[in-house]
Amino acid sequence: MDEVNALATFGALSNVTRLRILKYLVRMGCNGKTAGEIGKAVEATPSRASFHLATMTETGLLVSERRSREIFYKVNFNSIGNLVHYLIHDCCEGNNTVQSCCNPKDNCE
Amino acid sequence: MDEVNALATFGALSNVTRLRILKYLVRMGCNGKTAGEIGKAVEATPSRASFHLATMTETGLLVSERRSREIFYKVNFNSIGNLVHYLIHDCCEGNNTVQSCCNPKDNCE
DNA sequence: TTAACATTTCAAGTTTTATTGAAATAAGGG
DNA sequence: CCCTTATTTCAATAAAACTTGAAATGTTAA
Repeated sequence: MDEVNALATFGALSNVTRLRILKYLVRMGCNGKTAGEIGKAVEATPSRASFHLATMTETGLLVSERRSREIFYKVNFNSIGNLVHYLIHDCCEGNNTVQSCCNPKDNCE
Repeated sequence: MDEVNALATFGALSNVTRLRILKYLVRMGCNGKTAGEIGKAVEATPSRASFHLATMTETGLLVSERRSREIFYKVNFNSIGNLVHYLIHDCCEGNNTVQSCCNPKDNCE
């Protein structure tokens, strides 16, 4: 993941509707859910859901697939993994880990 | 970390100036750097640097300390750890890990 | 106590992002 | 075909975030 994609992905996660879409789709599993179902679940109008789903798909956070009249969206877990990796390695130079709660090695507190 | 703080922290990381401030401060180590030095490093005017530093401090990403006339900022690694934890556990329900590149357990690809 | 330095605050303007509702596109079934 | 359903696109508006430069605040030293 490069800086441009990281910025876009952080931006995608910084909106409450989009964060809830992510959580909903994580729960809904690997078949994904239709744009309509997602919109209802997060209480967004169709055009608003579509707008946010497009944003998330552009960044790579979601993938979409048309099945007949409906478009199914699901989480791209690799994208989240890449973001976590970017944060820990590219931003923090490995100065942290999930387990150690990100304390720098030299422990300068 | 709760949803409100997560959203604010993702927002803080979604701006290129702030992301570069984070990277710079990670490199600069545990004593931190002054607002002025940070501003120069990321090519931001004093007021602009101050604005972004305030945003990052509010979310908990940075901590600040005045030493005489200068204010030193440094990274709060716990905040980054908490964000990573939120993303993996609260958003993704442990369906991913950094190592496995965030593939769901049931492997539905 | 005046001057200099470091930083923040504020108001104004600009840019970006989000919302809304209507119209357009896409697909399937009678 | 026409009609219904599903979704997106678009234009207009609203809201939020960012930038700028000037003024204010806090701190130190002469």
